[in-house]
Amino acid sequence: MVTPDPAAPLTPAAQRVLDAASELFYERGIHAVGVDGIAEAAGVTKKTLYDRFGSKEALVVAYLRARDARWRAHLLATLDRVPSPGTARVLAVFDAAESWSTANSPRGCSAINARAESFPGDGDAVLAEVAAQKAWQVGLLADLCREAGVREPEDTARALMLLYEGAIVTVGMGTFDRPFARARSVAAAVLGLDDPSPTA
Amino acid sequence: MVTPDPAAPLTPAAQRVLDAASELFYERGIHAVGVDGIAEAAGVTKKTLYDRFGSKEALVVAYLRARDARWRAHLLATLDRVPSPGTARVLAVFDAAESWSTANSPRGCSAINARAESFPGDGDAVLAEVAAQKAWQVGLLADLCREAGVREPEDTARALMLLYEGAIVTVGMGTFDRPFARARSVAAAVLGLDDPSPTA
DNA sequence: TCGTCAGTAGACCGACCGGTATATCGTCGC
DNA sequence: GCGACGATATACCGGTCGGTCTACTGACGA
Repeated sequence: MVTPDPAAPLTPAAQRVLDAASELFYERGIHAVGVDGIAEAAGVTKKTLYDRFGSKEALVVAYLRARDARWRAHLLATLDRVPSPGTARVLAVFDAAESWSTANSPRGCSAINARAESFPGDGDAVLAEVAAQKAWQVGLLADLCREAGVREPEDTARALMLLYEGAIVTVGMGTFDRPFARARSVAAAVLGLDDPSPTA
Repeated sequence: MVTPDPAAPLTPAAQRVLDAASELFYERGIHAVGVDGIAEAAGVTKKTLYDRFGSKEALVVAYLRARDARWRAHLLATLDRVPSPGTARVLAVFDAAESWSTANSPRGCSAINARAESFPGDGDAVLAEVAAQKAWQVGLLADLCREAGVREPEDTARALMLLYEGAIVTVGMGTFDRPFARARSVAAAVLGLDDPSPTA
């Protein structure tokens, strides 16, 4: 009870807490949001919040996991619509990222943002979670490169990861418009394609 | 006195405050650091801190400006060593970024990190400062591209900016090693060069 | 010599922080 | 009928937050 099972299905109140926390953490940052505010936004008492999640840090990790799960579902659904062997599936990652960021991520990547306000000794669980998410992402790119028969898939995946990370940060910073479209065309060049420019 | 002149030279105590704040803000994030801790680390009372900077937010802006000024000085010094017309000067930005990040930036870009914990309505001055820094950076890349006779310098600068931002974020996240070396070789390809690979 | 200014020392403010406590209630399943 | 459970309400904890205040010291310049 001090550390509730993170794999257990969420009670209705716990779900409301997680939803409220997700929105507040993403919009304002983690340190700027207090547990009192989360509880109030969820229409729940602090007692319930602590009964369900155990600590603020555990709630932060739950937020990061839930958000990443949504992104992966969106990404995998996009990939499912692209026939299996080929570089088009690699580029589809950038299409998925663009539609995702337009709809859900005006402030960039929750993992990157969370990492920006965590440091070793305070927030170790958060650091571990964001590292795992980024490792998964670069691993997926490598898998897609291998599947497409790209030479040096690991190296290429890292190059693509730079473009992906740069684009999502640029979304958050607002440095210029439609960074994922641009990232996609550079990615196509990296893969040795003539820019197929599938996005408008 | 309520709002000290930001252009005035810093008194010795103010400099110590800024130095202490810079280290703490960068290492732990802005919200996680209190003014009491900064004053203590600087060997200064809170009174002095507020006399010199007026508010925590103003101190944050001063921190971002000072750090960016150091980066620009490092970058411009690096560029001074590369003969004037040519794509080598564009790529030198990545060399400068790699040496800078190795020495000063294990946690990535202070502007990106600051942006991650700011939101409109609280931290507007911070948001304005980080936007200005990123605009300057992409503008410099465009200038270097123009100078080198690159076609479509604005578009190319944005592609390079994606690589630059992706690399500095990857430094902070620790996703893989030496992201700037990889970014540089992709940048060379973007510029239409055979990878000259000037970094070891 | 008299201000002015940088600085120290330290008390104080209300608000908020993450987290815990006790006690009560309704709805289930056994 | 009774306990387990989800949830409520409310009060409380020590500590920290950003920020202000009065009072004093020391140095430099007109």
